[in-house]
Amino acid sequence: MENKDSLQFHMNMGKLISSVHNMITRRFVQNAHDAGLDISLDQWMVLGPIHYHGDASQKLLSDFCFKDKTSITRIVNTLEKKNLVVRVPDQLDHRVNRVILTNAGKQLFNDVLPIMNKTKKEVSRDIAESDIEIFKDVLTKIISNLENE
Amino acid sequence: MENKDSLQFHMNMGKLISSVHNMITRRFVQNAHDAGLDISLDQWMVLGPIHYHGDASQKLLSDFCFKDKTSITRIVNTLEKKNLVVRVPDQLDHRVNRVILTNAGKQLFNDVLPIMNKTKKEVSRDIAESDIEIFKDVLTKIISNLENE
DNA sequence: TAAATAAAGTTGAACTATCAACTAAATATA
DNA sequence: TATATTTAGTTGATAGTTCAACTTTATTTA
Repeated sequence: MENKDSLQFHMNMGKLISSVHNMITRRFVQNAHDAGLDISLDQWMVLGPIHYHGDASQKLLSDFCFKDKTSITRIVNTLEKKNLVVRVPDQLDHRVNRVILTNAGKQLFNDVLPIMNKTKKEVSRDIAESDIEIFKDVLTKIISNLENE
Repeated sequence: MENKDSLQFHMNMGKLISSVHNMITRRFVQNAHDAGLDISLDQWMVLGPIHYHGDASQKLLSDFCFKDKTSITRIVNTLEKKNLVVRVPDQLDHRVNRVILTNAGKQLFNDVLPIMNKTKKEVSRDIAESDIEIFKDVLTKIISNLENE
């Protein structure tokens, strides 16, 4: 392969983000697996807002995770199959499912938290805190650039 | 949905990157589609190094794109089905496929370049050039943090 | 109120990602 | 040289993404 400079030179932003996304996903799942936990990054992303809000409609999960509603349907299917969440039909709006954590789901959430932190440490090793802040600001700005329409 | 501050506060880095990755992918495909071009971001990522090197083994594509060799196999399958590339067995090392662009592939590559630039502009709108540089440096650093082992 | 529209969620199809198991060819080692 | 190991690539299985088409229930609007 090319040397690093030439590599970076030819890496546009989309490719960089895509590569980093893949690598973080892989590392997170690997770390979880090494700790005896079976969870994907996408499942974790969905579990978060449910834990935070107590329950969550699939619409809220879709907005919060910036994922298509179809993706949410399938991820919730998987989580339900693993007995980590259940769908409860909303009493007021019969179109809505409220997704809530089972006890196993709550347990897993707490077990995975330290794995997330470990992964975060590995990812941001030797990167200045101030650069991380700028990095997150840029990501947030990109989201707002692409969000509407 | 929550207000933006609360949203950002609760977004960890993995979720941010995953969201941005999804949104850029979506926008790129949408821009290409609006221009009458049928290509995914992953196909584009693979086309790049082939164009740059003239030809490329799947191993090189895998290293260059930080994608699993299985992913490369399937993306090249799709590209071949669309008559954008062909696999040519290497004469010296019979394990290797050399992937080369067809004329249609070269044509598409040139057609998509301006779409890539348009998307890049939309993504980085109103973000300081200096912050973009730091952003790309951090991405590159993360890659090297996760690359080995 | 009746009809039109919008919103929440599901399903099917095509594509991508990852893992594990596999084939075939090249290189290392005994 | 014969055997073992490594490397390049494929296949099958499971999960996630996106699009389009669909169902069901709410909300608008005429």
